[in-house]
Amino acid sequence: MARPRSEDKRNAILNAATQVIAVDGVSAPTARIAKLAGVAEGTLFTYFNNKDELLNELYLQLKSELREVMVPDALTATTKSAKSAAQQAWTRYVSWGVAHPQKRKVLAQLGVSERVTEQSKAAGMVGFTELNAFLSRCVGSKVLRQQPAPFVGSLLGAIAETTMDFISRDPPRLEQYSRAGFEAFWNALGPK
Amino acid sequence: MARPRSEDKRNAILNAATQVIAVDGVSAPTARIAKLAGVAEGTLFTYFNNKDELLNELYLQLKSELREVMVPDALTATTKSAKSAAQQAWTRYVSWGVAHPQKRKVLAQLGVSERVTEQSKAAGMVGFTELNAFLSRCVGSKVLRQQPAPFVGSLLGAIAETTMDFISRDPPRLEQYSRAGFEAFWNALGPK
Amino acid sequence: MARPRSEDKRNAILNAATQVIAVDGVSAPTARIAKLAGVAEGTLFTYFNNKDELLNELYLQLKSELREVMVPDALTATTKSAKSAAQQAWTRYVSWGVAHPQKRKVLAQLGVSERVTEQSKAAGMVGFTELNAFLSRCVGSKVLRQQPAPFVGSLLGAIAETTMDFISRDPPRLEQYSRAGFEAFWNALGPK
Amino acid sequence: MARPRSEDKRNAILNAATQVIAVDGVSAPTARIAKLAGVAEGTLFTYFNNKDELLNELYLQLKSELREVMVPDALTATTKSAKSAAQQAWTRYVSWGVAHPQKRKVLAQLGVSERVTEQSKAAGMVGFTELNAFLSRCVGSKVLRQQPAPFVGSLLGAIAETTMDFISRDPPRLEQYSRAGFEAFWNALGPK
DNA sequence: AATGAATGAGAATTCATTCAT
DNA sequence: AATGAATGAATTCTCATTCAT
Repeated sequence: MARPRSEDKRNAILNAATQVIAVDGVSAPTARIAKLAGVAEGTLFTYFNNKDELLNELYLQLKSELREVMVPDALTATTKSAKSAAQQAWTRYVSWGVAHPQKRKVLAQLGVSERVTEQSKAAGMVGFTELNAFLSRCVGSKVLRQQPAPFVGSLLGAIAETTMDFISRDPPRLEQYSRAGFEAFWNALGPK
Repeated sequence: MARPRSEDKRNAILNAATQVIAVDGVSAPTARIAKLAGVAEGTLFTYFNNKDELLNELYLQLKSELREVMVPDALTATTKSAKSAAQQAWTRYVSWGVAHPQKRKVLAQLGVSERVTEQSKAAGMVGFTELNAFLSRCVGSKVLRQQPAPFVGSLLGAIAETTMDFISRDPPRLEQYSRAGFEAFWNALGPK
Repeated sequence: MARPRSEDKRNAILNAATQVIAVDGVSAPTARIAKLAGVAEGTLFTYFNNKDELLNELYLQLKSELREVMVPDALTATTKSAKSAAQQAWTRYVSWGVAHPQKRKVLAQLGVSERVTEQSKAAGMVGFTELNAFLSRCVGSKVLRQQPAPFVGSLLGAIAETTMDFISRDPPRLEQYSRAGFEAFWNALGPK
Repeated sequence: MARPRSEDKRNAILNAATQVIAVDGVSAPTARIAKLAGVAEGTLFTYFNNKDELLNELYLQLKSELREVMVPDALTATTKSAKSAAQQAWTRYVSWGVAHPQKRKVLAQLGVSERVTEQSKAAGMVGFTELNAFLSRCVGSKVLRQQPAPFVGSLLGAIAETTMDFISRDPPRLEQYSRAGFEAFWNALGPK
């Protein structure tokens, strides 16, 4: 009940949750999560009031991690061309997704789960506003420039996820798929 | 001689499952499904040996329904240009998705659920082979023609889903999003 | 509900019950029994009003079969000595038990089951009255002649069952155990 | 640090199981057992992983209790004659059985139950090895000395159980039956 | 009479959460 | 604060029995 202190323990729980949920889904028991995190069953509830809160915080944390991966200082640097800046974000996304398949899977599960609130989903998108705006600026297309900025961002996300699905089934072709996926995205924006 | 097993009842259960799972997720109780289907709790288990089997069959049924929606005789008609044939499949997909948001949601949930077997997922894709092959043929792009046919199909699926997400949040712009989404997909295939 | 006619079917059910209960215990489902008997689930209930009735009738039938095995016309024949007459009954019992381990096992289970009524148990003993009386007459012992006839009969049963337990674990020594068991029983009656 | 698992509670469950199973058989619901034990339904499963485990442990516990009753220091005392030592074990057995009819009944039910594993049954016999060996040494009989030690022990058990069955139906004759039963057993071993 | 689908009252677990230690 | 035993509501599935065919 009282506010806990150990940030380490909190992270251990979040990490354990990722591992366990990746395997057993959102219905994975909190007891299993606690055990893997190396804390007692009850301790989990001093860090998160209940399972739903844990789920929502995990969602937010993963979203935020992904954003940090994708949006470093790269975009601020105006030196780069729009395309190469976009490509850098893409590459970082794909690398992260390939390196952390469990986080990716859990994000997918939480993203469609009824236990993650609309509020959390909205909050999860906030961090991407800047990125979306940047991507939107890249669009010279007649077609896409009229759509809201988040649409372009979501498109990138969707295409990247598809790309990673194929990579995960055929890891040696990582490079090939990654390049093809990005070109598809870039083309999708339309001709200048 | 005894009462024959009723296809209607089976469908009622499958439909009820869709409704209930759309709201409560995969963990929706079988009792609720049975009740909505208008059968006794136990009856559900004469049609499906257990909940997992129900889930897998539901997944397969929805996949198959979607395929039937997308691949009518349209593709056989050679009169049409590749683009307009693809557009027809797209439009049918989006119309179906918009008309059946619950089915769409359930498909998304089952697609990432650990309770739907790899086997079911593989079986679910089989029906799309023909469609994927067609789409693949549409590709004149230097970039995408080297990728496997399913990649193109998955791309269409991913972009369409993203499109429908935006439509569902802003229904009046259905036309606008649908058109933009298709153009994005078509452009993604690359220049001729 | 109506009285059935096929005695064959009734026996098939009783036999199937024996097989199934020997393996799965008294809690074996009626559906399994019906299936093995080659009749429909519901048909079982036209031959027996409910499972308890089936269980009680099975108990009675097995008891009666055992009695018929043990008490042929042998005992009437006065030509034989008491010991050899008793031995004959013993041998028949053991042979039957060894030949029908499932029946023996089921009898043991039903004998301690709360679902077989006291009434059935009492009825099951009736058939053995004659045999018990005979055995009692064999007793010249100071010790045992004062006990009720059923005590002697039960003693024989208990020793025979023990004997068969050992035979079933070591079949080649059938003869050895059977002889030793009978001698033990005969000695148990006491010196003349 | 947390509440330690309570041996008392475990025993309460075991005792409750005995009471309930004596009346309703092995299929007695765990909910009833828990209630009688004064614990929540779920608590039963923190002490026993599942019902079968409870059943097996109960079997083992009762067997072990019986052994402790029968094999005190009596057998070590060489002062006594073989017969009076055997008689002491017999008397202790019968007294225990008469004093604890429920335990006796449950032991009988578990002994023939398919839910008690062969392993448990074997483990249950181990404790009687010493007693069996002793009884075997008592045998001067031509007949029984050639049989394995457990045979003699089982014989004692079978005769004692039969004896107790008669006592339970006619308690006033406890002494009479007990004496007769023991003489029968002693005689069964054969003449010296 | 025979069939087997339909029923719904259990039965054994499971599990988020609480609370004694 | 941390622990893990205790709780009991909820869940899946079973099964004797009924009943439409």
